Amino acid sequence: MAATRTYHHGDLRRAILSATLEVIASDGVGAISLRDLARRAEVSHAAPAHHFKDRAGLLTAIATEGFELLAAALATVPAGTSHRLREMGVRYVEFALSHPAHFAVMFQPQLLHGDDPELTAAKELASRALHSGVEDLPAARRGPDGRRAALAAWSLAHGFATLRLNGSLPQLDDDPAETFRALVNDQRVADVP
Amino acid sequence: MAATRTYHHGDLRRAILSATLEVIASDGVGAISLRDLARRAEVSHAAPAHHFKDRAGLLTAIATEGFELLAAALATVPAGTSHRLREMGVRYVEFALSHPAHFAVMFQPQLLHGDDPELTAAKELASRALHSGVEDLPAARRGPDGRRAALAAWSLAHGFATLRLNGSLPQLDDDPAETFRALVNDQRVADVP
DNA sequence: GGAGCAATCTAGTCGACGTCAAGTTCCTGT
DNA sequence: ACAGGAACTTGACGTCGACTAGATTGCTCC
Repeated sequence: MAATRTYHHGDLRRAILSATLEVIASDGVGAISLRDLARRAEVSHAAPAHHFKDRAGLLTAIATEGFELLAAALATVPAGTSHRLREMGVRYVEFALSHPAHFAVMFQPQLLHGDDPELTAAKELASRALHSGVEDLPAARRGPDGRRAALAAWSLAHGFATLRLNGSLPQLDDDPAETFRALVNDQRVADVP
Repeated sequence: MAATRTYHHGDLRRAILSATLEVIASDGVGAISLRDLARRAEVSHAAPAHHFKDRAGLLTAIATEGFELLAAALATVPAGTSHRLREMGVRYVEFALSHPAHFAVMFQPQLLHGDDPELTAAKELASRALHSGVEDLPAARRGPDGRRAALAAWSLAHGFATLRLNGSLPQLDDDPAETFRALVNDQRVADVP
């Protein structure tokens, strides 16, 4: 289509979302400004509010998309895979590092509309995917309560991804997912043979 | 002392820092406003800037204080303690949960003046304290490179603390440090006897 | 004990922001 | 074709961070 200036943008919602992801990835969530996003889309300063209500609404949309993408990424580990939970940790880290802008928003409830139904649904989706990785753990490893195993795996992956994303691990090699895999293997290296 | 209104506040810097911690703990970093802090201290709107230069300067001071407190907390684990690294993880979690406002700022370089010498010094202090926990690990557990063991421990503690602080673990019992300890023990439960 | 001086705080201003209300243009369904 | 709603514009209000110039204070040093 030609660059005709019409009154309607066409797909402003998607354009704003994309621009938001770019800005967050390069300058952080704090740099997000609805007016700036409107300028980038060549639209009046109040146009974004029509699609997202307010700043928190925009970030809520990003977070929702993030949880959906995360759930999908975790689901790519087929059931019955050996070391399934371990592999899901790797997917978790890969997701965080390949979608830094989503990840930066997903776990900051202060910035979001916590009561948004789509957000909570997407969260639930990701939560189910994560816990499914615990089910086929050997009972000896699962501990008294299956939750603790999931919690440990989640903490390890989440901590590693977070530290990596905020620049706390500058000296690392260029394949963080592989580093994470080695990390988990180390944890197991002294296990019963 | 009586509530005499003097021109000089007395200890404005400390008053602003305290108020900042309160606001962050209750409403998050995004709710911090220099003008609001000035109002709370009953001082003109530009007064805080003299002590902290700008918003990032204020948060940098908080982060610096946080790293110093963290280093001190980690140092309370005496050298030669059995399971020393494990115990330092517990201290890490305890620090994060008892100083949520500091912790919320410490790992957000986008909000800070990364080149601040006091900040980098405090960071280095905490980093040294953390790595000292790896030194007396049994060689079999330390892995090929001592760094990986430190990284795994750091990731686990950081991830657990982060998830707990952002409300991702609502169903937990009321002693998260003990939960974390149990978590780490689970990790080892299947080890060689 | 007082002059000078730096630290501290006030007051005013600027541009940018989020949000709201009201208006305008376009599209869709009937 | 036309009503009605969705998409966007325009204008305005209050708040914010940052900057500047100037007022006030209290410490230091002679």
